Amino acid sequence: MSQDRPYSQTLTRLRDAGLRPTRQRLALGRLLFDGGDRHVTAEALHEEAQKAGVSVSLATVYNTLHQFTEAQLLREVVVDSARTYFDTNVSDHHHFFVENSGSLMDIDGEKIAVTGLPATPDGTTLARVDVIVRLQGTPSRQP
Amino acid sequence: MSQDRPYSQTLTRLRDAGLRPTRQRLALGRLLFDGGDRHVTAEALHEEAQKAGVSVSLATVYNTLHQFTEAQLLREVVVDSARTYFDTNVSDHHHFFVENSGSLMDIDGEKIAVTGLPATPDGTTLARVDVIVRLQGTPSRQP
DNA sequence: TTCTTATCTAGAACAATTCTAATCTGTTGA
DNA sequence: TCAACAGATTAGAATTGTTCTAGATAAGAA
Repeated sequence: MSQDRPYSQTLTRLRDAGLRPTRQRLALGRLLFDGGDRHVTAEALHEEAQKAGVSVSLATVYNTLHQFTEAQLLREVVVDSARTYFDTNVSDHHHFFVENSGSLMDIDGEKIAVTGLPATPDGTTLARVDVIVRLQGTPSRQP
Repeated sequence: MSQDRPYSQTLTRLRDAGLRPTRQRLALGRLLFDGGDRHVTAEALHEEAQKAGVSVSLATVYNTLHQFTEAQLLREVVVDSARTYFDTNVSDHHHFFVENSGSLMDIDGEKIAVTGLPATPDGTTLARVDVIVRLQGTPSRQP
């Protein structure tokens, strides 16, 4: 059951992160964390909230996504210069990115190994190693 | 001398790519390809051109960077959701990215090995594997 | 030359994101 | 319980990087 994130846990997570559990944060938190790992854009989450009958402004969605990211509840994924993705999976892992559709998929961090990394340049410290496997979605085939 | 890109070669490269060697393209091409490998943003290249006394509009800089990229004279590097970088090194390689300063450095492609990549998902083909080593620039130390 | 087109340009338009100033709401402590 | 404050939310304006547009210009062919 360790993968489940029970309903009420969103409240606890916000409190632990020092974030006031407001109506909006709770609603967005549930959309994000109930259910499995997700990759969302601000725009998409905003739409999803509307559809779920939760009224939050786009500005709040942006604020919340950034606050969650600071609190390590989310991770930002940079794969596309047009939009920013946020990932609910904050464990060590990498990504497939399908360029034409814009869809993201996780790759387990333990599966991939990156060897031969040079030392970090002087005056810098390593923050993270990102591996992005870029894919071309092939047009639907008829066998 | 195989690393040099003699002055007149820019002309040849444009011709080979099927691009008319206009004044603007030649000027930008020289800024980009004379000298070593470079990472530029549109904005930065535009400024550089102005300073070099070449008058090109920002729109032309964008057009040219994209045309060069299509012609494989440049490569686009996605590391920062705020701006797009273009890399004059089009051979197989990866990047260091210093997050606070926004500077990019090449990592030889032969040095790094990525192992354990899962098979590409159904209906997709592999386009490229990008490794981005994100660094934190440490504030200047006084020893 | 002259003609045909590709190219260039300034500025408008656009999309994603951030900012602003006013309003609202959680929380705290009397 | 309630007042009061700090923090959160909001609509809309502002900003930023990039693309589009329509008219002016220049490269290459005849």
